[in-house]
Amino acid sequence: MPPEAVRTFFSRLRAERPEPRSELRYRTPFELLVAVILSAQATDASVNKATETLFRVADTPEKMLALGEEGLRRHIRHIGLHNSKARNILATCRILLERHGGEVPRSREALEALPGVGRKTANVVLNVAFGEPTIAVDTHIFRVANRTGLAPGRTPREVERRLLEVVPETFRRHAHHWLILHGRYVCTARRPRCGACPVADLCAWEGKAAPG
DNA sequence: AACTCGGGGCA
DNA sequence: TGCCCAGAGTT
Repeated sequence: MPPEAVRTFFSRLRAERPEPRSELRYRTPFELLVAVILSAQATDASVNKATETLFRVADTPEKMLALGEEGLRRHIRHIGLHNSKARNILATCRILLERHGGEVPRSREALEALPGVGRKTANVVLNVAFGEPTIAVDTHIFRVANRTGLAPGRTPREVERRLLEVVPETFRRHAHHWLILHGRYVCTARRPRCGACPVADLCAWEGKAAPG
């Protein structure tokens, strides 16, 4: 997609959803980190419900460890993959205390070394908590980037690399948020709402004229 | 690259 | 009822 079209693309996405990022609800990097670990393959509504009560009880690594695996599972039982997530969160808390003074580390390498934290989660924390212009490629962004022709790639890493090349600096910080919301509400996996899409005229998807 | 974890949402 | 979801770890 030509640079001028890319600029128009993000201008329209920003106008479509100007509200602040949902991650800003979290008060500390630690709360954000735990919430993003929980959000893997889960809906944000189920994560919001769990963290609302969980963080009233345990908003630090120390309190989370004091809660214990059983106590933690009680809060996140309604979230998918909760067994491994409970285990990973507590293991991460131990590492935060042992190696990072109880704080969330600011480097990608240290973040990705935490149990339950992969590239996507690390990118979200780096962007939202520490203000770095990363783009976290999840399934939504992977689909939108490929379908529209904005930044096509065979793997998430390739899509991320091409997004970092193509997204103008002024849109970089919030690009992943707009792309995710667009993928969730408009450019959906099953039946994309191309009739309501603000960037349909810039989109390369051949099926965009399909009925429905 | 393929497989597993997993309850909830949605058609 | 069947399929997908704001992924990560293991093999």
